[in-house]
Amino acid sequence: MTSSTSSFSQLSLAPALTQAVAEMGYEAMTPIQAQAIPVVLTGKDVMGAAQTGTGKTAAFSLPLLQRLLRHENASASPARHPVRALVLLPTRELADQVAQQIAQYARHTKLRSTVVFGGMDMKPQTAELKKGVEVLVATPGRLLDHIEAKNAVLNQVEYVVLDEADRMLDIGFLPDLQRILSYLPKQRTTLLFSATFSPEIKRLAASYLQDPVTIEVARPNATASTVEQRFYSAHDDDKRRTICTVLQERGIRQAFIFSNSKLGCARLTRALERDGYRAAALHGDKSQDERLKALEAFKQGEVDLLVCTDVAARGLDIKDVPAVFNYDVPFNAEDYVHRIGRTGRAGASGLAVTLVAPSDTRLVADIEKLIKKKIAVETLDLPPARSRQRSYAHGERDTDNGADRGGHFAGRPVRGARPVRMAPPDPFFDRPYEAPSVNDAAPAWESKPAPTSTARQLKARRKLPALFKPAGSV
DNA sequence: AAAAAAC
Repeated sequence: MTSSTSSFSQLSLAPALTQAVAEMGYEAMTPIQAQAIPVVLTGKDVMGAAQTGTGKTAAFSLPLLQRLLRHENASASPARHPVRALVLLPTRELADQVAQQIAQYARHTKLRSTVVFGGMDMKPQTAELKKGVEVLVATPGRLLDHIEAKNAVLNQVEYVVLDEADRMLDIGFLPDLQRILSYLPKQRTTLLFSATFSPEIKRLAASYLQDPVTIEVARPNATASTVEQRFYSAHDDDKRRTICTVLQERGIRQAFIFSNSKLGCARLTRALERDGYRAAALHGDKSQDERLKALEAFKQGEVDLLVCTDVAARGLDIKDVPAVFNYDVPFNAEDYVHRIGRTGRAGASGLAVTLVAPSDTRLVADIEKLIKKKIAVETLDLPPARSRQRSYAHGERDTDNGADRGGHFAGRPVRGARPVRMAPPDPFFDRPYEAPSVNDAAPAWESKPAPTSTARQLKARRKLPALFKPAGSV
């Protein structure tokens, strides 16, 4: 029951690794590390459940590097560097982050590592791959591109890590994963990490893991006890003001704000910027460059509010975020746990505020059921809306069209109400009058239809049951 | 209801 080792120095890791760990300031192991490292060192398959922020990356990468160091690849010619370990993740940011960590752990060794993910030029990635790497971190789509272009040869892979496996299945990566795994030698070690052990995950494990050791630390879906969770009722029109009020009352500077949609994310960011906040958006319609910049600016403290979709819900390791806001109640209760896991990390105290619209009651019930905790929906007293229209208004405003609150009535004059502002002089005067938008309608360049691939996703999902084969039936 | 990922 008690683990025999509790600090990294007690592990018999190679000096190069011990040194890197020490330089990074790590001493005590987290529970997942204490449990997983000895098992991974034996070379067994592992099925691990651990929350993000538990030190999962070190838990698999340190013993993995250790094994790569100790066991030379006999079949490889010394001049070449075949990929010996492959780590797959669901999002680009996660892949980047994990790759950086691995590079840190490996920096005193001769082992080389690199990362490939979409949204970036193929060429530099190809060049890195051609130079040869022992450890390759990737998102599935781009890895397949590289495999097909013969940039990556995976027939010497000894270890594969499927991280955030449940998320990868959610995204519909199963067919991609199956294709990638088909390129790997059968004789290998497979490590699978997942927030939950859903039936789908168990089936994936049954297909691709051999006699795995199951490791489960901290109850999955448990929320950190250091996080103060609050639910405030808020109509869409009041949501932004509620957030600003909480920020002010609590004296909070930095926070994550989660929105359920990319468009909502873009709009909210613009509105907050106009309110004078330093905000940045992080979602899938942003270029990869913008995504990385937004994250970095937030880390550096150049941006206070990071407005994001669930692309950022999982695993991003950002220290000391004092608060998380759910501008929208997440569709999946599980995502709630991941989102608020951005705060209250490593024993720090955190605040998680969820804005609940009247139509969200069912989603709230789902969350309460998952976290096994009742949370009262409170009403927050908001300061009166300040009228940003006043300077434009001619005469008293006798109607409330929600404009002040940036609501969805904004810019849409209430029938029978006097327009708030005269239409600007317009040579095309017969064009229908559009009230000035105090709403955050994204400019045309930002509201271009999302290049979704829902159709492909659905197709992939439809194929899903057929693609699942019981273990052993090739 | 939407989001995540390859061009």
